[in-house]
Amino acid sequence: MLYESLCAVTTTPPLSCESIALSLTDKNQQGEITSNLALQLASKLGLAPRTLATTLQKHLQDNPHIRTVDVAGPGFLNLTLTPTFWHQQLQALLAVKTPLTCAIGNNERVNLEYVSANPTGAMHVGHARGAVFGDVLANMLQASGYDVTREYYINDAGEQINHLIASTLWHYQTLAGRTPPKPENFYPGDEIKHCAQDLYRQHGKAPLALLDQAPPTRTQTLRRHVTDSMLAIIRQDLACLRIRHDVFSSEEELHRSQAIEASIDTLTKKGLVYEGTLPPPKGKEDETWRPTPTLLFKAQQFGDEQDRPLKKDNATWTYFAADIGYHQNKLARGFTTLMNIWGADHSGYRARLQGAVQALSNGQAQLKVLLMAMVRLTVEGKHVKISKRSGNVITLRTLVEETSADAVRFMMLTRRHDAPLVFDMQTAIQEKRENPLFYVQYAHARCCSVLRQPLAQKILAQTDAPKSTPPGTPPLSSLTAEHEIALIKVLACWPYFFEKAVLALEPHRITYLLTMTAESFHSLWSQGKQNHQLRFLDENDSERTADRLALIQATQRILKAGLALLGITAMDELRDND
RNA sequence: GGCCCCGUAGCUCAGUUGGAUAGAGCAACGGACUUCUAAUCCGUGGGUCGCACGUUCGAAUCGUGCCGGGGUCGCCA
Repeated sequence: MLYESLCAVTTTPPLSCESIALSLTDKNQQGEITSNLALQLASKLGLAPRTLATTLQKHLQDNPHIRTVDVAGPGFLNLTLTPTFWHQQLQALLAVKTPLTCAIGNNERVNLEYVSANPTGAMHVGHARGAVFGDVLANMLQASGYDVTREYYINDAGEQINHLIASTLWHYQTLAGRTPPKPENFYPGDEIKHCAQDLYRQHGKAPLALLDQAPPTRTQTLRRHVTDSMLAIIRQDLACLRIRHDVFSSEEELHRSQAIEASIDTLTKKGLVYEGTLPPPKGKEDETWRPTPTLLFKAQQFGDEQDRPLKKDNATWTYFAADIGYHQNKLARGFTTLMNIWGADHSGYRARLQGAVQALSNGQAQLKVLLMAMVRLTVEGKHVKISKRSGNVITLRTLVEETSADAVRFMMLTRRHDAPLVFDMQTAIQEKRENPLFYVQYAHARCCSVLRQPLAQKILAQTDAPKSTPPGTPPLSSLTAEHEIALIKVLACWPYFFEKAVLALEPHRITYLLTMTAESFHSLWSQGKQNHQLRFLDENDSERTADRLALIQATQRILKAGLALLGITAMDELRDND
């Protein structure tokens, strides 16, 4: 809204300025709002930046919201706005029912695929990051008017599942009193053992009947049982982080329904599939490499480094082929924007799938791939190795149990998705400034604490009823202290920054803004300790108190709404009253 | 070796998509509780934004080349 009002004022020169970005508030002495508008427009208009800035300055001076306009440096416009302007921003904020929403989505259907961990056991710490990221991004998109479907792709076909099935069968046979040789690629982990035990129990009366089944039938039975029980574990893990999906899609289903054939067929008709041989990997010696002709997708046409195989040597479809079928399926369901959240180890896979989506949709749909960088866990500052081989895997569940779902959700979003993240177990649960979630919750609790006071209740009851402000005085006009205005600015910028965060697909900006808001509020709070004039509640001045309560209400609502986007419930009270 | 991501204070990281004198937290030091919750706040010190060119009024941000870290490189998913 700052943005718009400024644009409206500056459209006086003969050029639209929609595409020109303004920079917002800065806390130093260069005005409250600074704009590089003149610098940007000057070259287009063929004017010197400073002369353009000066003409703009003359127009802007007439604006009643603007107190001072300065031209500085090469042609910056530094504006100082009237307190009334900020009061109006605050009022506008209080007038909206749901503070953090916008309408940029236009009901566009977005398919957001995240987690999609292989159903091979419990989820670990790395999965948690992608899970939280996807979940919060979905929240943000929904709040912005997108029609979001949260999706999970179950990799229940392929070799890994075959290993799982073989391992389960081995456990099963052992339970039945037999001593079969351990299969190759035996899958360690208690989950498989439990899985076999469950199955044994179900077949209690005639456990050996399963072993007597013909191998294809037996495999089918085992497959369903294994994937079901692994998926149950995953769903529980996700549930303890309060993460949900709307749709679970099965890879196996794609194989069964001939969906893969159909999609490859589509690509073949477009002339993008051929039988060929790939060159050997460059710069890497591999004696086992043999040139083998296979079915290839022309990924190079879409910017990939090379064409990519669709069939394995054993004539079954590759994972890529199945994924093409899957994304064809997404497109068929009417999605034009697809977003996939992957671990950074899949970066080499991005170009080929984007190519496939482009080909399948004739360039009508786009696939955005967001790669999650690694998570490192520390305990008391020391790194905990997360390695599957050492069996030292910290599971998602352990992490949540030792901290909390709220802590994991917040901490996982304190960094950009493509930057590595260090998660410190102590910090996540500490009730200290350096735990940002606590810091934000504390600010919210403090807001609630003030609003709970009898005096506050009394004044709120008065202002809620008739309009008690005397006519002629603008509302909220008593909020003039530096720290009060500073807090209003932070609050007023939220809608703008929220929108930017959505467009950038960057949930971490929400945690950052929450921390900034809490900081500004805590700072204002402490002012009241130095200077009692700045305390929120003053029984001798109900006007000022009412205005300050409005500011606190706005702060409280923004904090609550921001936390809600993160899937975290704001706390009204933090201290135990024992 | 090819490709992708990253490199910002001693440590962990932001930096509003090209703006002015680059910001937080932790760690160090010094202050503020007759309270609307001091679980907080205020202040001080701390920088060749990996290096070098280039693009322009202007670069942590964009381009190219190096250096360093991580990931990945047909028949794993």
